[in-house]
Amino acid sequence: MIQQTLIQILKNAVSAAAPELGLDPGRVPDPELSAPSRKGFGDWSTNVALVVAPHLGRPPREVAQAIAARVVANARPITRVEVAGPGFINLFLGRAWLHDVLREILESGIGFGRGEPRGERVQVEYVSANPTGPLHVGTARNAALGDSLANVLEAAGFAVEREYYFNDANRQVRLYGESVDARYLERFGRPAEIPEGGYHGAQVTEVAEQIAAEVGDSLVDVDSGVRRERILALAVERTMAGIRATLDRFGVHIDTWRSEAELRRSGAIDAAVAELGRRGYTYESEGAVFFRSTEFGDEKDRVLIRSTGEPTYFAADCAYVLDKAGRGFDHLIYVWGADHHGTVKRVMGAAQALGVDPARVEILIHQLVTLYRGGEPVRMSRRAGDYVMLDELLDEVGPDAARYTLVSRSPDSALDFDIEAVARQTMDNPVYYVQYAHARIASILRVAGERGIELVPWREASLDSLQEQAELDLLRTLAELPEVVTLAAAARAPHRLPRYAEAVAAAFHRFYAECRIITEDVARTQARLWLSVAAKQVLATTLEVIGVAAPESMERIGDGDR
RNA sequence: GCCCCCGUAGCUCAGUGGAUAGAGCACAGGUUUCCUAAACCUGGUGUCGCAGGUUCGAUUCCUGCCGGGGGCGCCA
Repeated sequence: MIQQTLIQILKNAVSAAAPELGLDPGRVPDPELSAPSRKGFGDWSTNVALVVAPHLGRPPREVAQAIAARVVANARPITRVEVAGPGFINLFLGRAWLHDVLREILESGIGFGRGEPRGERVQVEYVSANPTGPLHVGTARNAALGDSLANVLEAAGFAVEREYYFNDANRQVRLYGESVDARYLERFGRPAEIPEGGYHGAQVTEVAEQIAAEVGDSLVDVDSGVRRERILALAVERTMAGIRATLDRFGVHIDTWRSEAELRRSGAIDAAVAELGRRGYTYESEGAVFFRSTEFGDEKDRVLIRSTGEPTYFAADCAYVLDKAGRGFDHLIYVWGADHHGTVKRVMGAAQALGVDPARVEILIHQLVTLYRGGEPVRMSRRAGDYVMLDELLDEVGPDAARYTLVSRSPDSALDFDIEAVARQTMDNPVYYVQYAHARIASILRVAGERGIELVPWREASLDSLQEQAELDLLRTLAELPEVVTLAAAARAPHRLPRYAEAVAAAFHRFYAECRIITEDVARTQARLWLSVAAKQVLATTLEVIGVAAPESMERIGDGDR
């Protein structure tokens, strides 16, 4: 890749200039390359002189001059070097490097932009909604962010495992089970009541109906304790199946499912609590067992075992972090909504207390989503079971628009999601702009085929004939995919991909408007078709990471969607 | 009260300590005998919330304040 070549050249130049500058040759930093913010600043630039100058006590421009002088001497792809501004070194390249980028893209195929396997394993844990009802929109951002993060890490060369953890053995889910139980009994004309604090939503009735359809009235007359256990198990199973189906629609495919019940059954929870005790991080008070989370910056110590003997969710969290750590991942990434930020300190503390290297554990917090419809906030009441389900959202706006919108914003920003605006198939929706570019290319390639134009192998095509500004700009944009992926992965910032996708789409549309692709000029047609193929592939890769479809064709507005 | 996030163009938002801070939308005008006009081109606006500090250099890092959102239970 050109970047590596340039960095090496710069590094050599800095080393060569080191004696003159009084720079310790052992302390030559790796120069960083950046794409200049404006034209006229060359094809690539570096601030290495600005970084080094303070240590030398010399004016940055002088340092830059010294380095730049060495660059000219030994560089082949570079046609011109310039020192500019406070001390930037701008590199001007011959256009050939862009044609080489095109060759690289075509050579690498779908591998372009994807980093070499780096032998590091990452677990990303997300969604993790408890089986007390179907997924609602509150979870949607978590699912979209977590999944795209997993995708981008994978693209950057990490070995990624997607995990979903759920609490199916605690008080809340038991209440849910009892609510379903009540509906089940009612279904067969038995008197029953939803317990206090239970669930009243229509979904509860639905699950009860499903269970009734499956087992009939066979459970009505069995012992209530046994019945509740059976109903609870069936309800969890049913609910999780529903969640899985919704995630599937949303393009989220989980590799591993971990549950609190498993942790309990295996004794992992007791073991974790005992381990904390052995390490001196617990104490008893008023019949409950507490974890000394204040030693890790938490506001107060947290209960592990209630005075009733029941472990808390937090106790399960402790077992779970040990469980994760024991599976050999280099990075454990939790994706949580801002409503959980209060638990960060205690979980990080527990990890540390249990001997898990805190550097391996990352908790990525995203801000919450406020739902609007036509500018009006959509009020949701949890108690009445009155919230918008993810399935309904997908029915209304479609999975692609939903995912694209949710991934587009930085996790740190609260997100206003207006159902009407997102459902609208207009330019309010960059997702269609990007998908259209992909579909447009597919269409062009189809037309070329229909007209009997066969693509010659790209090695035989005169790619160097691409010299129009729009062609060069598009190539330049395509060349950025690898660093976009690398940076997005490193910063855990998948929202950079939609931005990039828009830039690629824009560059292609401009190229399309300015350069007719299929013409009488056979050689030029071949070159432009190959450029289009490369653009299509970069778009497809980017869209895949975002988690939306790359359509081969799109119908006109008003002719229905996708 | 304590904790977290945000405050950048009329709106929605980008912006790994660097050069003259960027996109889209909205608004106005223009472009199609031709590969998808869901497109393209041309128009312009910023006390980067305020005040200090660190730095050769701050929208970016630190502190305080103001404004908005969210979280703080032997609930999840």
